[in-house]
Amino acid sequence: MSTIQDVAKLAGVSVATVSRVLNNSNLVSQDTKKLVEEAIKKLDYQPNLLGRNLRRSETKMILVLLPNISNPFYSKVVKGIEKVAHNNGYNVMLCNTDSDAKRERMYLDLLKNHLTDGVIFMAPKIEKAELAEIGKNYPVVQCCEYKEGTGVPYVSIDNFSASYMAVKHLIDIGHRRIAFLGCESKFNSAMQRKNGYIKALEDHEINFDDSIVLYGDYTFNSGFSVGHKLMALKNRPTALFAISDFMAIGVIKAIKEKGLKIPDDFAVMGFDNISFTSMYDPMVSTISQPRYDMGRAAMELILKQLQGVQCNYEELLLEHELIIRESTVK
Amino acid sequence: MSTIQDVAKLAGVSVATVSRVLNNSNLVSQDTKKLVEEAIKKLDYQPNLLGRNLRRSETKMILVLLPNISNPFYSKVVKGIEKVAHNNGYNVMLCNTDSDAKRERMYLDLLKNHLTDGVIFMAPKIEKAELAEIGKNYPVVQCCEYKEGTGVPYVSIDNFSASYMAVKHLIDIGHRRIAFLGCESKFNSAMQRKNGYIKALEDHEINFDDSIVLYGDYTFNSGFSVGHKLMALKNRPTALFAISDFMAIGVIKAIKEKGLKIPDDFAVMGFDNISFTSMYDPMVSTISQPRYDMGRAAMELILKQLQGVQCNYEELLLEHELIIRESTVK
DNA sequence: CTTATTAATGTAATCGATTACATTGGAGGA
DNA sequence: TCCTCCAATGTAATCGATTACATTAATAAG
Repeated sequence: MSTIQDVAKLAGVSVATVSRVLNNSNLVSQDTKKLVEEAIKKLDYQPNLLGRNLRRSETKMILVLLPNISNPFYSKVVKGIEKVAHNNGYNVMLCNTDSDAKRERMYLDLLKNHLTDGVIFMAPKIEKAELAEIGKNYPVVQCCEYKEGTGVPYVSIDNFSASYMAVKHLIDIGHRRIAFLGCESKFNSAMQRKNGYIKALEDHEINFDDSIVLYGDYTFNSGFSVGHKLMALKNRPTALFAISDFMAIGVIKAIKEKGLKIPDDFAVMGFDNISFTSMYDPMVSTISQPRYDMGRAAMELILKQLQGVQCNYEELLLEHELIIRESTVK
Repeated sequence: MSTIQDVAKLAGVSVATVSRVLNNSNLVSQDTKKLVEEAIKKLDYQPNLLGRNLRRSETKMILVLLPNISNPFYSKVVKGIEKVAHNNGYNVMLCNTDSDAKRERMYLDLLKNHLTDGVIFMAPKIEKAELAEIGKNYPVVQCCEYKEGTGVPYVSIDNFSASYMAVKHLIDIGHRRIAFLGCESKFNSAMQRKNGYIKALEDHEINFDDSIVLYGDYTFNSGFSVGHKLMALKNRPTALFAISDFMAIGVIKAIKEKGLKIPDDFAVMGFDNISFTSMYDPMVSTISQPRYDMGRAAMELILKQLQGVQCNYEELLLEHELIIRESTVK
């Protein structure tokens, strides 16, 4: 493994000159530049970035914390982040937090130890105060899920109106008794989606009925068991809006097992538009988030912070979209 | 941001002593140790690992190259890798290669630039010679998909016998005309799974029929279109074995659209046991790979190489399992 | 009481780059 | 011809840790 010293020696110049060539300084004559480049090629020299990083006190590396890489929702967001990162000479380090604050803290040490230049949280679990503190000292952005009032900017969608749009769709196609499947999590999105549901009912003069407001944990299994509970009710709803596609699919599976036809006997709306929704039978109506663009926007916000530009807003909401498929209309 | 110098000054000792405390050297008296620890706490000091890494010429970071984080197959493998890595003081950097050799090379620069200590390939796309070359110079392991004869060890399953087992299951439940849905990729696994299919037919005196050997690209869509082609055949098979669950699900969807009942009219086997297989309707029979253990084994192989132990075998095959669900039997 | 040994600590080199500052030599102006 | 200026290059400090080697002081051995 050769170093900048070896290159300098072989080219017959000083290390400063080699460094200048490496960094495209215009303070090197064409002749010496050629000389150095030949030496680099001959030695198959690759700079040791540990040296550079130490000197420059930066790593060109961004940490992305996601609850779980197995969640297909995040893959496109990550693609967007990577796109912008690579265009700007940054690399991305993806890490599974398992939605565990302890693991988040473990990874945040990479920031404090100077091994990454910034962090993008996909769904922060650490306390608000902690997040605010980190945001004060390092470039940080939240993307998708977020905590408000921390001073750490976030990229997301308007979950309230997305949810409203979903429920209104169910109303528009004739449903009046619509169940809601949410999550009792601390995530803002869960609360906002519930509020959107309530408002849509209200605006269409449908009474809110607590007995058909149910909760799961975002997974297929929780949706599946809620689906069975639903079928056991005496005054059965005719439709359901779930705040995650996995739960919606779980409900659908349970309902089909009971012999009901979807969407004729029962309509289901999901949320997120994961790829599985268009593979399922029936294909699932849902809300699509502009995931790729959200990733890009988040990375751009990090870049701004790295350039020392302080972001003067905390919230950046992108446009969502209603996707109508077989689970709500024929 | 305080440095080791600041801590030394505050504690009234030299930087060497602080460093010794940081590294649990037993050459420090209890009293000074306490002094230093107090200074560290007071300053909220976190060592700058760029300095340490440069000096030690290691990063305690492992690069994991996967085709795409959205492929649910890999998530458990990654969990296994992370488990072993964390237990040994390593961090894991996940990177999307999009199955593109160029992107792989880009990430491999992180190795050459000393920013990671080793690499685990989930499905290498670079040339055999390139892989061999890298394996000569750095700790490298292949996991899941692999290239043979490169000197780079790999962790996988016996794809031939797994495939044999899958096809034998279809034969055992009475099928004699069994289609195969493979991939014309360079991956060994695709070829081996085809060979397992052929051997299973042979051993049970079923003629191999080229007209029901079809190809896709591992995706749902390719399975879906093959499913439709299949239904158009005059001498229709009664079962199909697909070498990926996504393709199997695509086939099932197409077949259901044609009004056939699964498994009564047609049986389908997949491969990988991704979580969707047990959410689908019908639930899909498949082959399960010990993904978590494969990840653990791969990381353990890397650790061995990092400790300078040369691995004297190239191949490590773990046990697979046949999972029988609704898509083959009632 | 002197010397050898060792535990505890300090000094300074080191990892491999970048970069402030110093130096050199040649072009151009007076 | 001499001086100024600047392009091109070199020297050495620097980033923040680790660690080989030096030093000190205390203890044990003779």
